[in-house]
Amino acid sequence: MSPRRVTLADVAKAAGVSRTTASLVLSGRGRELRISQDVEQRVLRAAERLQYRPNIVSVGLRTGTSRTIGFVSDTVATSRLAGDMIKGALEAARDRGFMLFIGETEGDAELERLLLQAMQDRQVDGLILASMFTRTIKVPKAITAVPAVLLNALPEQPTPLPAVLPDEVEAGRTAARALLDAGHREGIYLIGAGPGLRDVPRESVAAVERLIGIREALGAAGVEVAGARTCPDWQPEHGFAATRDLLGAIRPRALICFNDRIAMGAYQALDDAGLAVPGDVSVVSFDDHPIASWIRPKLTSVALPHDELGRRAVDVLFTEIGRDHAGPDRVGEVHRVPMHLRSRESITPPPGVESAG
Amino acid sequence: MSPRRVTLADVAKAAGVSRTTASLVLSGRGRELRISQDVEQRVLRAAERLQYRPNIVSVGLRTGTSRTIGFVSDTVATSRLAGDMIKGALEAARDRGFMLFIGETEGDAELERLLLQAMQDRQVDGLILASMFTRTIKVPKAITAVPAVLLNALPEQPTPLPAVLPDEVEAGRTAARALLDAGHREGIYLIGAGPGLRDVPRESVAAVERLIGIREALGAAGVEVAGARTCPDWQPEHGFAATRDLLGAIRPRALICFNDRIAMGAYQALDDAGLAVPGDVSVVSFDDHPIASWIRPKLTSVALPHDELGRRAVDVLFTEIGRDHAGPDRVGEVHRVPMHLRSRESITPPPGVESAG
DNA sequence: GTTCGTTGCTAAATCGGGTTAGCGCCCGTA
DNA sequence: TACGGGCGCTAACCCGATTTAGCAACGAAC
Repeated sequence: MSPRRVTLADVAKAAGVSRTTASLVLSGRGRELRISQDVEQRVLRAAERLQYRPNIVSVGLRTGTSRTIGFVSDTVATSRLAGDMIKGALEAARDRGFMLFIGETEGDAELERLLLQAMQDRQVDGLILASMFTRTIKVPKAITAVPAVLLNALPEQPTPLPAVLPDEVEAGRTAARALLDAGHREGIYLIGAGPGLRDVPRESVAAVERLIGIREALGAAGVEVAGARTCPDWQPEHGFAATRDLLGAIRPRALICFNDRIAMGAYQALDDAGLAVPGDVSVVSFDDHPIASWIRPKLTSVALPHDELGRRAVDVLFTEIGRDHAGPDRVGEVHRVPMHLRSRESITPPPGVESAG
Repeated sequence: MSPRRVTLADVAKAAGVSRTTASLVLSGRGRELRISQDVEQRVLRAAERLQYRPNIVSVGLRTGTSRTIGFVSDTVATSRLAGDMIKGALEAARDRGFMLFIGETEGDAELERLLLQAMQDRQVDGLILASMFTRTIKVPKAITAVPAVLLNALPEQPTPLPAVLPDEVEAGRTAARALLDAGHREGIYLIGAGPGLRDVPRESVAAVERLIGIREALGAAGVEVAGARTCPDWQPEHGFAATRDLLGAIRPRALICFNDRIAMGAYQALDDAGLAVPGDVSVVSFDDHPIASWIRPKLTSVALPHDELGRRAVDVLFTEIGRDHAGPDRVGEVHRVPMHLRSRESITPPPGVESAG
């Protein structure tokens, strides 16, 4: 297909100078090293004419860098979150002239080891270890020579690696306040986790933290959680089952669903029970999954800042790369990215309460 | 963080031999070149002890390869399709010891040019140009020295590049047959495109091809499309509007929705009109988006083979890489990946017809 | 006329592997 | 003792760019 790549030697030859001179001119150091105008022009023109582009691999060999970072996640595809996180990371990396290697471990530790090695063999300048749902992970020992950042994950053991996560506690407060602001004081039920801090899906950091935030904000207003139903997995069918079960016993005024898929199931159960959203029951949720604006009435949700998480991970990674040598005793900082309320149509004041603040 | 990478020279030194000898042993050519057992063992043990791993960058410099392919798409995040396509590509690449660079152009030609250059500067062995919805694209001139494959896209002008796409025409036939097999003969309406081949969203290959397949399969059974409503964009709200409009005029027996998001809107409009799915109206759709199994009744849909598309693109790319030199006049083959019906709960025989097929 | 300084450029080493060509030693044979 | 040949290993070069050290030519100063 191609007549070989143009190299620095080609440019030098075409300009009638040595490789050294060509290199100096092209790296902009020609002036300070007193290369004559004439030679400078000849080199620049030759490079232009031949469409010369430096071979990054070669530079990488010398400098040990590759202008590349590795993004390793447990799953790329599972949720839309993944794509948006990658998108944010991609943009932040691009701004710095870096490319992204993508790798997927599927939760397999051996695969993860191989992948991390393959990336380090390719001289990546840094690694992002991402999880697709917020949880605690074992930091693999295979990371040896390279700065790294945890994304959407906390280390099981203390490590010097920084972590970037959504601010789930504040998100919990935000969801609770959305109901409080509308005037709700009673009949607030949780679907997905709670009411106790132990009533959460295994490994889920998000569940615990959201719950803490919810209870804190309600408590500060002197409001009690009226009750809760847990879901083994945060899927629509479990949200449906949990809500149907709840409606068999009582009639809530408001639901805080732990994510949008659960909320979708809750909508279905409320519909079956002849209850209208938000007329009879207000609903607030988390994640701001696309379906939040597809279901009717459109769902008010506290958005996961997907892009921003990816972007921040790259930013933090770069400060990490800039840092000389991490003291071995350093404990990684935890960076929290705010989650914002997307107000839509699923919350109204309870009957008999005028629209509040 | 690290005490420098272990190089071949370190291993050679530790084993008390030359770099050449160490290289021969480690590349398995020691036997044929009569390296003694003793030396072989010394080298292998030193490599093991020092945890030696060859630096791929260095090899790449010599051979001009990088065991890396570039995956450039217009959008990574928009749909779940993206993630799954990448996942399939990732797996196929991993099987061959290759890594994937990911890049996103956001439809910006200049960004695309820069990205392709950045990837070629990093010596990628091949490129995948992906589109997130099936359409025709301009093949950028920036691809010069590297084998490439189009994924989910057709070239506007004939090119030597092969393309990998879902078999949308057959998918159209499959959707139509699903209704025919249930006994439907009348009152079949289309939502999203049609009835004419020009009544499609701009640039959408999928729309045209699905329509062709639908009309062909219905026609073969002597059945006419009863009518259609187009949607400017295939989103739930447009599906809702189009269906509501249709229901204002007539009462359909079956709907073929052009994708699942449209079908979701159609469900809402049918519900508003007091029509039950599938009791009053059967619905079949395309894509098999996650929501297809979240909405009630669960939606029968012809699945886009996301993973398989990504995998096939990598496979085709490798045969392309293996090919010596593409004749300049060669026209790229088009590979079609089958789309399969996911039968769920949204189709029943029309009133008065016993279960057929 | 020697020494020093400046100017303008280049040879050679470097990064980490792979590869080609060939060196030194030992053994057998004449 | 001299020569030929196989054995076991290594020196040296290559890939493409950067960088260090230094060379040649010329002018000025003593």
